Amino acid sequence: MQYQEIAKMLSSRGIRPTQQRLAVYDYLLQHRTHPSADTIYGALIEQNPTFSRTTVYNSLHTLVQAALVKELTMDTEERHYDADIRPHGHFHCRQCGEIADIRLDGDLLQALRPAGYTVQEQEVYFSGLCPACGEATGK
Amino acid sequence: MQYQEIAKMLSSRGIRPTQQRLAVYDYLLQHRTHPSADTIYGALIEQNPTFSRTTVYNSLHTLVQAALVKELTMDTEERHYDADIRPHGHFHCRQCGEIADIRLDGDLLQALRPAGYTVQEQEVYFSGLCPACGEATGK
DNA sequence: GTTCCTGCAAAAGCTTTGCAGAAGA
DNA sequence: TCTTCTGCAAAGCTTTTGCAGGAAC
Repeated sequence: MQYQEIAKMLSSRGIRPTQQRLAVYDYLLQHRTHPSADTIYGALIEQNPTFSRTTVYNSLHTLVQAALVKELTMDTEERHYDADIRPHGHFHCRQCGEIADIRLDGDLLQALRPAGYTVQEQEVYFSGLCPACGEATGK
Repeated sequence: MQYQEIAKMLSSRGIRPTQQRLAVYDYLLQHRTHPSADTIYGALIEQNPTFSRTTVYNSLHTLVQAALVKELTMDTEERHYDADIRPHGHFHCRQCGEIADIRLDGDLLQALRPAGYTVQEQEVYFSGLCPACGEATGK
């Protein structure tokens, strides 16, 4: 996606398309690795040495509130962010530490929902060994 | 459960059944409200004024490692703990803040698991409005 | 020209660490 | 007696807050 398009997308949601917000959102769109705020900061400070951590947090909050980005809470140490807002699960590998996307059947997800509750968000997290690490460890 | 039984359960897992660990585990067994470390600390300091936060954290880590207690990560502010280690989901109400247990169909949970991955843990979180708050807000 | 945003410094809040004394086996 | 645990104080880390200068419209 071009910066121009991203800018329009932000504007249409009432968010001022500042350089910094564009940079944060663009980073998330291009890096589907569910980075933490600090990872994003580390990458952006290289492009722009005056970039601040506060701005990363500000931008992320704005994007999350606009429902353009999702906040993942599976890691107790720090929060991770995902520009893919479609319903899907995440797998955290305890060996290599990577967080992978897991495609989930929509009907199954629906079937899990508890009766009587008004569900606004739904998260499915797995942890264990990813295929690569599982083989390396002899499963 | 009697303190004696809890003590035996800890011993059988190689954990010294100290007064403090018994108190923390007993609190979790009796209060199925998924308390935070600080909530547990607040309750135990009343019984024993010398109880320390460090000890609550130490005990919780020990219990989690022994797989007697589960750590919930759905709240980004603080960690919550659950003495019910059977597979089940959790619902966080954005209105009243309570965390409720959600019974989940074991077959559905199994069906969600991604092929190729070695799943050691699985979490299902919901958030939104609980039945009581949903009605109060007119759904 | 206004309004909103950025970014520095400092604070806040939960959790961890180091270590001396105490408790458990 | 020897090992392990507790609890105080201090530090660590991520995230938040306050506010003056700056950018966007």
